[in-house]
Amino acid sequence: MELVSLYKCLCDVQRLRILNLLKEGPLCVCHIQEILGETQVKISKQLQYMKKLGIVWVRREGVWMVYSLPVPVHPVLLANLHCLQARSDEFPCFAEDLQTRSTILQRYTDNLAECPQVVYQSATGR
Amino acid sequence: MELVSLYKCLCDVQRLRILNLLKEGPLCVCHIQEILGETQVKISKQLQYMKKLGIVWVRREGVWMVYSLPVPVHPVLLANLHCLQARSDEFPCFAEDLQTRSTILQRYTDNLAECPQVVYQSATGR
DNA sequence: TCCACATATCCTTTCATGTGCATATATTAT
DNA sequence: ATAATATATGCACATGAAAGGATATGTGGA
Repeated sequence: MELVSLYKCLCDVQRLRILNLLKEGPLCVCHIQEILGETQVKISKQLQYMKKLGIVWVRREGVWMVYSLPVPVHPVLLANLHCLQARSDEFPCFAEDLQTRSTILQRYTDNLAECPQVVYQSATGR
Repeated sequence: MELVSLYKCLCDVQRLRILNLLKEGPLCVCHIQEILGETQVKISKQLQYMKKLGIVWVRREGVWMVYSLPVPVHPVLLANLHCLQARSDEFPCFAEDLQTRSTILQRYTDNLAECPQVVYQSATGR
């Protein structure tokens, strides 16, 4: 992956928030959408943008498209994602997003009936 | 400094090359221009761009404008500048620029008469 | 004061990027 | 086959950044 392309990707707060989420594990589009409180189109386009660059991977699980960081993560990307957490004063949303993510995942853990949890399990082993 | 602004700054190879140079020490505009082989306008604009964001500092020495990295360097910027050197396979110009920089500084060391070396000495102590 | 040099800024054009709406595709259940 | 859900894409528009040429500003020397 070209370095400048990676930096261009990091220029958008929405994309940063998505990457910050994926750093914790795979997520399907609708959950990213819910956490960020954005429209489906916007999220989908950002994901396509990153997919084309190889910055995220995608895998289908039924109707869900599950996005994740590639293995291994590009070292420069990883380094910058670490920086994000360290600078939570500038972007409180990064920590809040992770909080919301936990809540959502917990919701599915509690209600297996309508749960796509297998999606995340099979993806991460968590 | 805002993080996204920093990433926008890093999106341009010319700016990356300039930052890579400044990482080694202050430089005046004409030398940056010579090393990168670019027009004066282009270099000057890139420098103004970064100056406005606080990514570089500037100090006048006679007719020369000497640019440098701020003290202390923004941690995220510093981390990424380290990455640049590590990825010299993608951008050979980064190492070449440093080579050219050394040559130019040596040229002034050998010919003190027309030498603005005091500029660099007073700026860094090197 | 006038000139030469180094550097910065103005203005215009061009090009890339983000956004919204409508719509298309793919999968599952009925 | 059809409907419903999740997701992706095409098109049009607005916005912002990059580039080039010309010109302005500031400094030191004659």
